[in-house]
Amino acid sequence: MCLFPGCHCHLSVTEAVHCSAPFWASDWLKAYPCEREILVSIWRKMSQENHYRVRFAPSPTGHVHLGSARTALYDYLIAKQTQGQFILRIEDTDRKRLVEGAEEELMNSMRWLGIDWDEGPDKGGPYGPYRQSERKEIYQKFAHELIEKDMAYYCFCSSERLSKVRQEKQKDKQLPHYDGFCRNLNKAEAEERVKNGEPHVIRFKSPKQGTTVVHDLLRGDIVFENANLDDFILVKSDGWALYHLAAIVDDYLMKVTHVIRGSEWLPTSPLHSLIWQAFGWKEPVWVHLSVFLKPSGKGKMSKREAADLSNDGYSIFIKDLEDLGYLPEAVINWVALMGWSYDDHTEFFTLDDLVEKFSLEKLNPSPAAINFSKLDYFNKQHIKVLDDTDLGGRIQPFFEKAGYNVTIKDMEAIAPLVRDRITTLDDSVEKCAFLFKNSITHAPESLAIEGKTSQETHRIGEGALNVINRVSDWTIAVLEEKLTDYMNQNELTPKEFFSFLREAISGQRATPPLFDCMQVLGKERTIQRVEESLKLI
RNA sequence: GCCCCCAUCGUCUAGGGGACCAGGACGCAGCCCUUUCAAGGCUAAAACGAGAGUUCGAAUCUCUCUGGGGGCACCA
Repeated sequence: MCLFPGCHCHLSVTEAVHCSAPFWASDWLKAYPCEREILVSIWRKMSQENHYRVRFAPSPTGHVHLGSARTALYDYLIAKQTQGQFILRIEDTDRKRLVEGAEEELMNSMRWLGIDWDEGPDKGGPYGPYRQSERKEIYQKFAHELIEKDMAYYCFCSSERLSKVRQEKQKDKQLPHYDGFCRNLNKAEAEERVKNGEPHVIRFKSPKQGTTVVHDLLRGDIVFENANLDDFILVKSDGWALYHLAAIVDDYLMKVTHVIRGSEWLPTSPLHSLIWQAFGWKEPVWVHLSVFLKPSGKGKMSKREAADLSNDGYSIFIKDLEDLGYLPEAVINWVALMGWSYDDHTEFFTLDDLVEKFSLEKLNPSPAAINFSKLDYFNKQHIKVLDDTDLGGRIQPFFEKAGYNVTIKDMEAIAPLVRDRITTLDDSVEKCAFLFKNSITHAPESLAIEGKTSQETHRIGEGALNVINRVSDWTIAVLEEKLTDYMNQNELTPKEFFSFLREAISGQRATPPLFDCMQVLGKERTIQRVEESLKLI
């Protein structure tokens, strides 16, 4: 039944909201609740005609970093929003660069972020296999089709000759491109040489005149002079297809409608466009995302700088962010807003919010510097909205990793104490470990009350111990009441007295609120710690 | 060197000819609150890269320059 006052239509809200309504639709819904049935039927129709099929196609050569995570996120969002499919495809045609375990870590990082795929190497799907290493013959077949059409050719040049050509061209300040030595070889002759087992590659026959126009969703038409295009290699001498061929054949066969990728692909996009055209296929929508710059805004993150980052407790790798105590919700929120915005003030988004509100049109094409202090901020924001059980469950592994034997009950008890005080989950250990230690130590001079002699301090401590001993109802409110009374009787300020007690029970200057800590610590251990402290005075 | 992309506070951004002496957020500084640490509230400082043009009017459109970035492999 409708939730809008005065509206008598019969659609449920979830039905309306989950019908892949575009981001503006929810506003319409608010404005015209009675028109909902009509609106919903329009959205249904639109989304049925417009299921986006998108793919995330990483090569398993290392950790998943922020840039890939963002691409995958946008892919996921647009697929969910249009009730389309998000495809995970592994681009592992370069057998030399494979990294053991990278594919598994990649999937784990994606799952941790909550970005799940509909089709992929582990799940299968109607257009598999989804690992390029299992599709070698497919690329061969399509490469030969291009040779048939005279849009590609065999090239027998050795890499030695190639690098010589390149050097000479560079010396003459020319484009360091292939000189076309094999471009016009007699086809029958070339076939013969291939049959005889002569090493060869297959090159694309790029046009030499005219221009190629690539339409990018964010940048409009981009014009390239064909004279600047190289005869790119499509198939290597080992028979494996290169990205340029493999990705395009796969995108076509997998019916990909939108290609979202980094702007480092912009320079080769005319080549890709030409290959689509050579086959006579209709190109997908091209969306080239801006690159991420290092925090200073000066250039892309280098390997060296990525390593240096970890000294500051940051990282551009998803796996590290998890270990550092960041929430996937925060990483998603943060990364989504690097290059995309919803309006001029909304910044807090859950994954579901993003599915509803994301739109490719609002993407920003300019490069963005990575800002880790904003990640810290988002992490705090997302920690704030976690309930005790959730937060407790998330901090438990960090206590265990630090060697504390804690239960989920312990963690739920301290969840409210750390919620507003931690930036990353592992901060909770530093803040609250004293509650779980068997014994604590004090710096000798720290157990003092300013302006009091040690005899006086000891007397005040004894008195406090008596008060604590007499507390039968061990709650925050009672502790506060009794101890505040005692403080007033002794004409002490809160600062003087509570700092002393804080030090006595924790061995620290700064802790979560005193009475909360005592409450979690329990009566017995509180008394024990105060007694031990008194011995030191 | 050549090709391509980009250009609003330190950073992420809103803005798409008049509503802009430019709005929000992070960070920074100050104040309030306060038993510590936080959290929260309030306030401040902080930007349209430069020059031409179009226009009654330009952050917004055009051009040039400058700056920044990306790419030029039998990597992806």
